[in-house]
Amino acid sequence: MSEKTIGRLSQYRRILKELLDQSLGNVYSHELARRAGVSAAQVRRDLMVVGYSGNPHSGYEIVALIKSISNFLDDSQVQRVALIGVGSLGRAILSQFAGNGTRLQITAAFDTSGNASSSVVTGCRCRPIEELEQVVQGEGIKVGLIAVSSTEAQAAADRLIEVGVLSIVNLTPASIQVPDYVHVENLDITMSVERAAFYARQRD
Amino acid sequence: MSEKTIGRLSQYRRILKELLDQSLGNVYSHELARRAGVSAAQVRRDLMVVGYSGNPHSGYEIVALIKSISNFLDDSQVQRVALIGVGSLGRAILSQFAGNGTRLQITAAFDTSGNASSSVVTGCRCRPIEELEQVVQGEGIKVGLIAVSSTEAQAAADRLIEVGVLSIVNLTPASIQVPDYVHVENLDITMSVERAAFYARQRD
DNA sequence: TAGATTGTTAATCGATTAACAATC
DNA sequence: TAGATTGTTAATCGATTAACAATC
Repeated sequence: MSEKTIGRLSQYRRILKELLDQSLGNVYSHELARRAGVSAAQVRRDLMVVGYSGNPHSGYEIVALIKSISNFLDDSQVQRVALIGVGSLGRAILSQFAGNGTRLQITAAFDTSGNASSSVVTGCRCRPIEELEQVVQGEGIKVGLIAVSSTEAQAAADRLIEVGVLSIVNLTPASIQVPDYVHVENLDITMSVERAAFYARQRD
Repeated sequence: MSEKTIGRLSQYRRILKELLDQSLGNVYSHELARRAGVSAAQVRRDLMVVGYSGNPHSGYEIVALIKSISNFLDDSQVQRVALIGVGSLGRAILSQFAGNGTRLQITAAFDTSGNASSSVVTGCRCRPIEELEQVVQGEGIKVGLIAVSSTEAQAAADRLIEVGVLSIVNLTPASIQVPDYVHVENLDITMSVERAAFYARQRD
């Protein structure tokens, strides 16, 4: 299963929810493709993996398709997520996830003792970093978001992996080294802006 | 020129600067590869495009290589960037770019009149959204960052493109439709976290 | 039915890696 | 020099798209 496919499924689901809000009942691959910015063949190919079939007459039934995608992507129960680093980026992420109604919940946020610790930020209790191991292990958290400074990224990853985290979103520009069994998503804002600037110059 | 190559060059430059801080004079492709998480062949292939040659004895001279990469990636003068949306994510980006010493500067930030407008956030003046056209056109800004809510993303993109922006970083989960000549970078944090959660579940 | 869309395979495309002669 | 690394091509790999019989 390709990483890109998983990402697109998440995107399709969001678009489908929008269509549902507009009181639409079904949708064709080309419409979904247009909105997601991919080809219709791609959409049909992606949707095959979630085990829901459309039909040539009416396309895909939106409600059933959302259910199938969610069934494929989501855990049957709430999945807890830990956030390391409650600076401005960490706060932004907390507020994005606060009550977003998915099965993903940031239940633990950590920062160095002096900082925002022992406070509550947009509904999430923020703890001193020293409690990381105990809380992550205690709650059985398997997903970690790293939003500390670049220099602290590797140390944060090491500590998370040590207590059982299997998947990490790295929001720093630093590349982190992890064992093969750990999944890493790199989300480097600075790099994206630099790349955007490069293309703006090229197209000028 | 592949988008991925541009991103990696930006990454190599950051790593090279780290190595320079450690008083190293030169570096081999495999060392750069290890730190960037790619193959040595990839590094050598990427470095060819910036027009700097290493040599079989001593590898790549760090100072000269940084200069070559910067010469390739950066504009000769300061490149101004506009930010739309000064919520928590917008503020996080502003603080990341405040005095980062590159040729990229966020010189204009916009938000709806009521919000943070007419204030100064981490060194950047924040203006009411109504002034967008005048300021972006006046300063000749070609790069825009969209950090508004999903529903407002398309409108923000349209307004930016209307006044000459050629490259956009879209930080919302919404996909935006743009003319062919405009470059878009999508940076969807929610999608990355969902994907990370999926893989955590798979590897458990 | 007629016609558009589906599921799915084959063809295409592009990016990554392996390999190696040239070279310091 | 000897040996490791470079620049660069060919081979591989994977992902995307084109195409089409099946189908509602």
